[in-house]
Amino acid sequence: MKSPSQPRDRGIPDATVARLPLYLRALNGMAEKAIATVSSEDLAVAAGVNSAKLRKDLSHLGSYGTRGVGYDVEYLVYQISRELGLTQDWAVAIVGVGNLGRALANYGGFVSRGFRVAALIDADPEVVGDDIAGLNVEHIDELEAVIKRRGVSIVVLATPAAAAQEVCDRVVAVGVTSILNFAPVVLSVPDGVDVRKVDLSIELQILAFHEQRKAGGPLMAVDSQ
Amino acid sequence: MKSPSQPRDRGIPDATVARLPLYLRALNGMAEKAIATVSSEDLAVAAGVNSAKLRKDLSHLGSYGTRGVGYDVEYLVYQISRELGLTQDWAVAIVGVGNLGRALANYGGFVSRGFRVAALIDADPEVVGDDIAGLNVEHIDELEAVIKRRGVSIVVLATPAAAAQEVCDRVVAVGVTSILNFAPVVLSVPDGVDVRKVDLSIELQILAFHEQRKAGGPLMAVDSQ
DNA sequence: ATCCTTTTGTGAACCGACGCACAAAGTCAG
DNA sequence: CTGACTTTGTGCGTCGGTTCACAAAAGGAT
Repeated sequence: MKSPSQPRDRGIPDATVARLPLYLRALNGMAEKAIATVSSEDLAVAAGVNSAKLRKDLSHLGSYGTRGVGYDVEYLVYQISRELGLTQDWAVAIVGVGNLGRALANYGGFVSRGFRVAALIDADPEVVGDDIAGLNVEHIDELEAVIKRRGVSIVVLATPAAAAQEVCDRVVAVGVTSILNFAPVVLSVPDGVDVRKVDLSIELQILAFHEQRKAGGPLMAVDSQ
Repeated sequence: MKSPSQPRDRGIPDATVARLPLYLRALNGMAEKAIATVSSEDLAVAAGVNSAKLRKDLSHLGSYGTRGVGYDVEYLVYQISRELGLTQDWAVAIVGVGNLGRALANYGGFVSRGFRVAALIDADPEVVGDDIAGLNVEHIDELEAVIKRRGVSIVVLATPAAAAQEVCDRVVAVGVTSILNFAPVVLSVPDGVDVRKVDLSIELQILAFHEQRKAGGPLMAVDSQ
């Protein structure tokens, strides 16, 4: 007995949330190809996951499939988008306009999904004032003012490691609770603030570990048949 | 009864491997500050993890601590580095020299930890021949030749989504088994090939989900006290 | 040499996630 | 309307990871 008007649960597992964007991308690809309906099996293949897992994930949002048929692509795109909060417009500020910050500012994948780069901020007087991706780079002194004025709710940190914690403290102080951190440091934040970390060198190190294993690990006596 | 010469296990949990680079970074920071010895508690704080987890992680590598004292910083740096395969030099090729590829090529964090950008490759005749970060950009036609000649074992994909699978197939065909993929596609590879994915827009979407929850989810009747 | 303090390494309980396998629910043909 | 077929949604066993809590080990002081 579930109320159809409130089908989804307050608590969607983190593992599920992390996969929803994957499903969404696969679904968008199908919508472009004018595919109207898709089975969990086909969608699972496109997203690179197990089909039972996919069905369980989707069941957390509600009961949006039709047995014997599958899922309506457009409808599912809408439901997932809404669940992820992509039906609204998110203003993002990028702090740190070095190589990476510049790349992020120009990255098309942001705009395409409800995200809008609303501000570029840097400390270097050399870059401040420059136009990048159609935006004027503003000075770090304006950080708090810009965040408030533009209604920024998500901050991307692309600063050097040494500056990240300080910038983080400042944006948290003006009420930002969602941070995407590219700086190679562990940020400490108060409860209620979400930090997600992307660390290029860590990913490479994990690859190196496995690569080394394949090649015959450290001190490994390879079963050299 | 464990042989002291072969303390480490063949199977280190994936979750542990993913954290080793974190410990390594924290330890390097301590080494720079001339800290000789560190307890699991202090190191855990620096790495942002639970201390019991840290101890269990390290115990998978061997028994490198001293009860009542802690861990020798330099020794632990060496052991983790060796386990991760960072004592050897890894040649990395970056395919796709757009904004992101350029940023990666200039990113200092690679070189610092045993990784060396050995080749830049692109398909656009406009970029081929350019010098970026001291390297000459080579044409995609040379992909296989360059990989073999330079001994590249890890490939970073920073191409547009549409090109990623094809490039992936080609590098796998010449024997590459470690790929770091920045393109927003699910790559399909044969068994034995490791693919790690970094997806900027997915990270933002996950943040948006939580941000929306905090603000009062979709259709949410906020307990507006 | 013995006791006291500190800190490691790990046994064991707990928790969430995964995937199998199946009943329930819907479609479609005749 | 009925029956065969398809595909969803989920109960349940399993597994890997996290955390607590403690015994074992090391060092230093007396």
